[in-house]
Amino acid sequence: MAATSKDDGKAGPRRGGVTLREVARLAGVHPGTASRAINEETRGLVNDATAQRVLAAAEQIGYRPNPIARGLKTSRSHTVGVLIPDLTNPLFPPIVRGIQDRLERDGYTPLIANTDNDAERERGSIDALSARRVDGLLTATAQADSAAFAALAELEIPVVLINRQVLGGNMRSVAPDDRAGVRLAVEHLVGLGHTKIAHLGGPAATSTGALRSESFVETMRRLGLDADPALTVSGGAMTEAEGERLCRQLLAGGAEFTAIVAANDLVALGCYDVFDAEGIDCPGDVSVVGFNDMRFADRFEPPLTTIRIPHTEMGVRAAELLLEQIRDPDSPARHELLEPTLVIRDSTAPPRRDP
Amino acid sequence: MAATSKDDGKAGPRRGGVTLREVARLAGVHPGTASRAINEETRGLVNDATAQRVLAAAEQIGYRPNPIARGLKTSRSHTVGVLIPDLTNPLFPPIVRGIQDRLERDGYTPLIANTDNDAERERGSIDALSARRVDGLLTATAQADSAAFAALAELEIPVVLINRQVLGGNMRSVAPDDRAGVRLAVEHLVGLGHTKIAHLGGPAATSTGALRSESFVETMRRLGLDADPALTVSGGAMTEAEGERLCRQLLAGGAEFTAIVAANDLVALGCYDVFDAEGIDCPGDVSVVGFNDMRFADRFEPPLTTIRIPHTEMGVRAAELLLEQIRDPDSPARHELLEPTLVIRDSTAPPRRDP
DNA sequence: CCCACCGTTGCAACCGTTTGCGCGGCAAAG
DNA sequence: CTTTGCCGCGCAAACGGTTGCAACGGTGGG
Repeated sequence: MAATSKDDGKAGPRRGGVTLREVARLAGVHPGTASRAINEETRGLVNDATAQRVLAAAEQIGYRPNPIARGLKTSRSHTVGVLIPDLTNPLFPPIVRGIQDRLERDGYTPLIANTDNDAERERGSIDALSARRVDGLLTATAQADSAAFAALAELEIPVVLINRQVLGGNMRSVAPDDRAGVRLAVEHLVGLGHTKIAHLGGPAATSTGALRSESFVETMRRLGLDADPALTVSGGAMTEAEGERLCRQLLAGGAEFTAIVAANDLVALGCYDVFDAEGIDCPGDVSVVGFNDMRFADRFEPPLTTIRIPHTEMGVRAAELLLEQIRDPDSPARHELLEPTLVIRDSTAPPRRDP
Repeated sequence: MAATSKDDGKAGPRRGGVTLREVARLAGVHPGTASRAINEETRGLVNDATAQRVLAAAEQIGYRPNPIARGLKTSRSHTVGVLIPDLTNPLFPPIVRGIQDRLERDGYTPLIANTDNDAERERGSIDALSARRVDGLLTATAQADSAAFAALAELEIPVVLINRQVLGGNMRSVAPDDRAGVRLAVEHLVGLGHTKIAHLGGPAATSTGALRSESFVETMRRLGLDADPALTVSGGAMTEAEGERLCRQLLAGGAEFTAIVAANDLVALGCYDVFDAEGIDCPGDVSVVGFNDMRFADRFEPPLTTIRIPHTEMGVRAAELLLEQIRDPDSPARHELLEPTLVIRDSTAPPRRDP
């Protein structure tokens, strides 16, 4: 391969496009030959000298292969769809960033669509993406029972699930180890001396929500504590609004508690809101631990104790799994679990001795 | 590959491919006619009854036009490139979201690339995007002097600048009214009684940075105050780290001040960091106002007084300007300014009477 | 009655690349 | 000096739509 970092002064990428034909003519070969020379995988089919001549010609006139034309012939678009609920949710930008960076390295381009967790929009996005002939799909939205989920399967293109996993399916996935995460959270709280711990869970229809809740009661039990059903509620989404609603519901229930493990950081923020409104001191009156360690979690009041998961890496791994499957559709399905870690800040403290 | 004989009848398991030909055959017309019937703009050329027949046939077998093939012939990809510094910067997700939503309505798909404000990466992204034959470009990155900027112009495709404007150019742009924004900030501070106000500016090479700084000294002067040069510094980026650096520099300078107007919220957060480290009370010792009102600005400690700009709308308007230009390349260039508003929180207060 | 014209549709040439096929020619084998 | 094999390369047919052009039947005007 010729030096790629050559400092070219006059490569003018013209809009109208230099075509392969022109390269071929300049190199004095047939377009077919030029094509073979330019493609890495087929370069072996042409004489070394000719290949060099073609490459030089291409360089000289600034040839850029037209992916549209290529895609038409090969029915590979070198694009992949990315389905997320909402880019505006701070959880996703780092994930997407990881995806973009990894994909870019391999010449793939992500097409990002927001679904707002709306089944109809999701369905529509899947349609649009498949119309654009994406080579694969990364999705952070699939609910276990969603009809859109069926649509995914029937698409017959590589799919990898992010931040979710599906039970029996042979769909690849990468997600944080949710069980381990809340285990860390509960153990931290118990270590601090808490015994009456509440859980504000996410939607049971998502593996994330379900797993975290499961692990909560499991861990409580294992530690010999009572997971009071009145203290483990779950909501319809992991948002500040839902967190607020759930927290109020908890308070209204009347059951005592000194700590909360929230389904995620946003839910934890919802708790902060009711604390402020009700004059509850955190962590004095009640401790809170979040999940995700999203950006700025260290800057809230109080700085939030939470479970950190490697967002960017999650995106990167997801992209890698997808690329792998695109290249070898028969490779075995894999489910990756990313290790979470506890990061202790100021929203957790030992419970008051005597209320 | 196994020999695919010259079949034309028995269609195998179709990957994604109901073709226009099949629709035509089902409707009993020529593919060309089917094409005209399906395209809105050319439908008038075919008999109404035939058009209905074709449409019905298309519906029946679930035909989806192949944008790749279409793009090859029309040299329109119905995609637009979006250049941003870093998706992870909380300023951008809402903008991008606005872009996506608006573009989607018109059947366009955004291709998002991160440049990290690195000239080389930017150049590379522009190359990649133009290789993908985007129909236009939205960019939130162009620095006034950037070489990449020249590359943009020479691309000869519609471009609209976001959050930046370029002086003489005929390039469309949409940006917040930066001047008005810092005017609000300064007036607020002065109204509170501050007279020794510092400014932590962004890169002078960006219109955002330059304009905000300009407006700062201008407003100070207009209000009969002294814009002490020792108190108006500017950095190389609008980040927490730069904010921290600049703030320390200010402190080291020794000149007195009771308030800071920061180039943006991130820079303000940098100030918070040095306040924490140095035991400075905000707003007691010094007031701070940010710019952007990014997500969570109300949750920092203290909640940040800042200038709100309509992020999502900015994205929407940018997309609209671009679509307009794509459809009519000769339409007059326009520069839109979005009205900022002051949102007062707890990081600003009257200066202490007596230090 | 002929012709010009109109609305409608078929025909075929693209758009830029990839790729199966086959053909020369040269070297090794017989 | 033939035969065999292989290497390089040219040829042309796709891929799925779009679109200028021509054909065609019918109609109204001259």
